[in-house]
Amino acid sequence: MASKLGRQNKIKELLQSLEVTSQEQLAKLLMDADIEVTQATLSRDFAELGVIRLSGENGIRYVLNPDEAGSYISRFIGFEILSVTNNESMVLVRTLAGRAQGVAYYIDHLNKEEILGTVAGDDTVLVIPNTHNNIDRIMSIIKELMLNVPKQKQTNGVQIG
Amino acid sequence: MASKLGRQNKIKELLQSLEVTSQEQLAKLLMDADIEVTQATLSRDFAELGVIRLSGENGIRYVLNPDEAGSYISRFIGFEILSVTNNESMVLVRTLAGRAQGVAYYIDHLNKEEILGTVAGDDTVLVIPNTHNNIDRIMSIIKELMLNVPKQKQTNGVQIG
DNA sequence: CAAGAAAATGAATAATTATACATTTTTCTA
DNA sequence: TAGAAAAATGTATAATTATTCATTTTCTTG
Repeated sequence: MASKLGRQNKIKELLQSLEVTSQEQLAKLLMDADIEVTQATLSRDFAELGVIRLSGENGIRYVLNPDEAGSYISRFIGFEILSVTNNESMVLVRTLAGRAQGVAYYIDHLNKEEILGTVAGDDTVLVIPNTHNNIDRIMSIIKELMLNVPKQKQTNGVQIG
Repeated sequence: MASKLGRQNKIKELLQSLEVTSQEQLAKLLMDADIEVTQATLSRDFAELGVIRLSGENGIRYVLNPDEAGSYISRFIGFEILSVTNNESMVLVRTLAGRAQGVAYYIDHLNKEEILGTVAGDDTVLVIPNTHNNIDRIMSIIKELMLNVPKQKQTNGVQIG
């Protein structure tokens, strides 16, 4: 994997799976994946990818911007959803630990009129229907999402998600 | 205005109203507001405020992170509430990202008998009525909150928002 | 395929930011 | 209020990142 596109995809993977605190560090991480690149190129990649630099209590960290992160992860939304149930007034989606916020965000942005909104905890998303009559329809929507899993993602051995 | 707090508030204002592309530039902008500060202090302020550095096509830019942007205007509950909807069993309030908890707290402490309680996620608050018959009344209560916006914000001449 | 254009990249370096250390200011406590 | 402790800040500088310029690679087009 030596192309620019391949490299940038790998960068996205690494940013999501590890704490990246400098471009030099990332260059070394890429080296482990047999991708040689200089800091200068990473600086350019970051600009192209819209990578965000956060500086906070724990020093500096580079992360994907939310849009990128969203689109990147969206292919795996089916992986993140474990089950769907409902009662008379709402639909309850169970997710992987810590992924409820992400799943809720994804569901919100489907912009389905049947869905008034969502509330997410750590591993549970409440989906509120605009009317109780649409609960079954929302169940179908979510179940369809669950089919949305990756065919085969080339990750060069690094597990993501 | 010379205190650290005052300076940081001014920094938030400036980040929201202007394109800030370097700490040195911001130092000069602050100078115009009679706030003298060195780049080193701004670097520390950015870490404390959680300021984000974006690098993209148009070069570099510093912006407030969404949470900070929210808490800055948190005194104005009306600003934080984006919309209100309902179905047959509850009322759903959509807020600025990250502000749902704050809005829910506010609504809870209205101590309205029509409101049994609230559940908040990141940008959504569920308001549970004591009885379905009161949903319309709760809608009115929330809509009234939305009018609760600031009369006049003293900004030392710099327009924000 | 060859010539030229465009894109990508590295090396070197300019520009910018983060931080160690010293000093000053503020806050706390007796 | 004196003295100690903590917080804030500036200076100087180390660390990091962005960019210029030169070179290489890739893509067109005849």
